[in-house]
Amino acid sequence: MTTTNGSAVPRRAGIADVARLAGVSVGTVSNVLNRPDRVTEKTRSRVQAAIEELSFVRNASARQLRQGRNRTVGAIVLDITNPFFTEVVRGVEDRLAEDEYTLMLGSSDEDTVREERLLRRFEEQGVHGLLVTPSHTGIETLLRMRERGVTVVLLDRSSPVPDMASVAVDDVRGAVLAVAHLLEQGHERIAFLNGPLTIRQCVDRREGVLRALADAGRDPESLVEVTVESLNADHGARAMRDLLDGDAGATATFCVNDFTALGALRTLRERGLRCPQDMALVGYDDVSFAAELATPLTSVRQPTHEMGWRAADLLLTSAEPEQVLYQPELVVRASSGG
Amino acid sequence: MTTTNGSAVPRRAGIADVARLAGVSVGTVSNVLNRPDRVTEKTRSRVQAAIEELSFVRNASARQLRQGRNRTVGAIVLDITNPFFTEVVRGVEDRLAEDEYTLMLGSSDEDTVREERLLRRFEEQGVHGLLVTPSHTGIETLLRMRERGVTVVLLDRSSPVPDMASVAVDDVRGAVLAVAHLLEQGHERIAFLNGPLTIRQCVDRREGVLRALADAGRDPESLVEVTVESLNADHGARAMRDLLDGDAGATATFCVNDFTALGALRTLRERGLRCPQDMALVGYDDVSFAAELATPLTSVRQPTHEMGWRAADLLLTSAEPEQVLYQPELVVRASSGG
DNA sequence: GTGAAAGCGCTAACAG
DNA sequence: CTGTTAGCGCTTTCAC
Repeated sequence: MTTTNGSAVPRRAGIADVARLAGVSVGTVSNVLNRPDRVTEKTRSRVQAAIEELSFVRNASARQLRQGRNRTVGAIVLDITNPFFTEVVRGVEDRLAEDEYTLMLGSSDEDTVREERLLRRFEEQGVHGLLVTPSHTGIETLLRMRERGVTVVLLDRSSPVPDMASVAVDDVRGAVLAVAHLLEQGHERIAFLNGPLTIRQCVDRREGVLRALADAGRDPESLVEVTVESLNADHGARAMRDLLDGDAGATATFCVNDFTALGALRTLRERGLRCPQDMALVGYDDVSFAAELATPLTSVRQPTHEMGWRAADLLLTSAEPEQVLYQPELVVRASSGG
Repeated sequence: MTTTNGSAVPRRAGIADVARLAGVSVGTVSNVLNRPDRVTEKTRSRVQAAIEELSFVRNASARQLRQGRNRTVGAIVLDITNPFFTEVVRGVEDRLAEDEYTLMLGSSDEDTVREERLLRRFEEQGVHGLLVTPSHTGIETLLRMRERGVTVVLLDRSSPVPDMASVAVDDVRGAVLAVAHLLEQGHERIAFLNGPLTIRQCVDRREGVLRALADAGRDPESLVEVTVESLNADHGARAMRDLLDGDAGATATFCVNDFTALGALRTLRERGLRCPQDMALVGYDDVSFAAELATPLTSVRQPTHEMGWRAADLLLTSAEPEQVLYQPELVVRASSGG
């Protein structure tokens, strides 16, 4: 049975329905939608009326299939719950909105499986491009995706290869600022609550810590390193407990991020220790509430919103893969005795 | 010129290429992809090899176009930068991941234009469903979308009509808890830093405030209301300044959310006033850092992650539109003198 | 300025 | 178990 026309089921209206109602061809409707200038004012308004009438909504799948491209961008961050990423994502969103692009979002949780699944799914969706904070995924997967036509911009991670775009912030420098500051305050023995070295930031910040020590002529052995599994407050609290129990004699602690520092602060309070007198603290990220904590937290600020905005901008406009490296800034507050 | 086969341009591999390389038909490849059990082990592995070889990635547009449906869910929140929504979104994401759905995200910024644009775009994308925190958009737009086959679940807003699903938390009750608590602490004159009454939460919380007052037999006129334009720390700080300058004699302030309270706290500190002695404070949302502030903040906790999870779950599994209403919980800390 | 028709890449009957 | 084939809804030449 050929569906010549017939009284159709109450299905979603298509371009053909609009054409029929407006008494024009589908081609004309398509023109109204995509190149309104090529259509007479009169025809256009008639078509528009039909569109309203049927509350027609374009089918992006069909459109994309035909056009090949897509107005969607995928972003994969480590954890959307982390304010750092939240602000970056907001920057991304704001830039995408300017060009009417849609954001698809996923948190990888630093989990390779989850990350690769997201990558695959986004690619299937035919995203125009991808903004990724790779956790463990080698760059290879991303390079391969690029070969298949997906623009990739690394987020919060500088590219190891010259032909891939990236927007990052100099983490080594950030850590140098933090530790140099603590050394200037006269601290002799510094602890570093760091995350797993599978995370680039952790590696870089560690390098910065060591560099600051070296620059000041200190013995790298004087550094007390404690590893947290995950960069959140609970693990930070636990790490600070371990540190104190270890009795390593540190008088200042540099935390790999503010959440870790938040946890550390909690432990100090629980143990009745004062910050900065008994233990100075420096965090990283300068999250919104850093200034409002029980002890306002010294932290390293990064231009989060700007980073996201820029990354999306590179994705949408840049022909040549560009590598942007922002410089962090130390914000001194009470927790470091400044 | 018919493209019989020919040495194609280095274009992305399609199902046909895979079929050719594996020496089977496209139907078989499709079967391997979608119903592997209907294919011989041998054929399957041959096809799999071809897929690897060509690094074939399914084209979701084509797939969706054919299937009609889509494994994508759109979510529109007021502002992804707000931890409340961040956590809700994370819950959504976690539930979606279980069923291999992808999340499309947008912040409406309480801006009707932005919100409607997002709605339209998501619908065009053919999302399976939509999770929306409507700001000003009337329910009508959403009802119309539902008629066109998009499942809609209201997020953080209970449905005004019985046949639309929603996941919300009892905001009236939350405000009652907060204010009743302050009254119990002996405060006679209470201030309420509220946002614009165009936001549902603000309306509901205001109702709760008035109810608590009434329940305690207080004169509703004793309430000092200050309006903040936007629910962030800066506006909160300004509002507290106005409040203090107004000299209304309030000894306790209920803030419509924690960020507003954060700002209020900042102002108190700037003016050398102590919290809770000079001004008690209660916030709303119980964001992660509420407990770690200079003065740990009493706040109303909502099951954010759970709400997001549940909303996504309703979207994916529920036949009947269900309306879930969670109960908030007051978490008493130092800022209210508890 | 408008219409007719050929696919985009895939899935799902159905035939073999 | 595998192959053939007809569209999904839209855009886009190419005629008119």
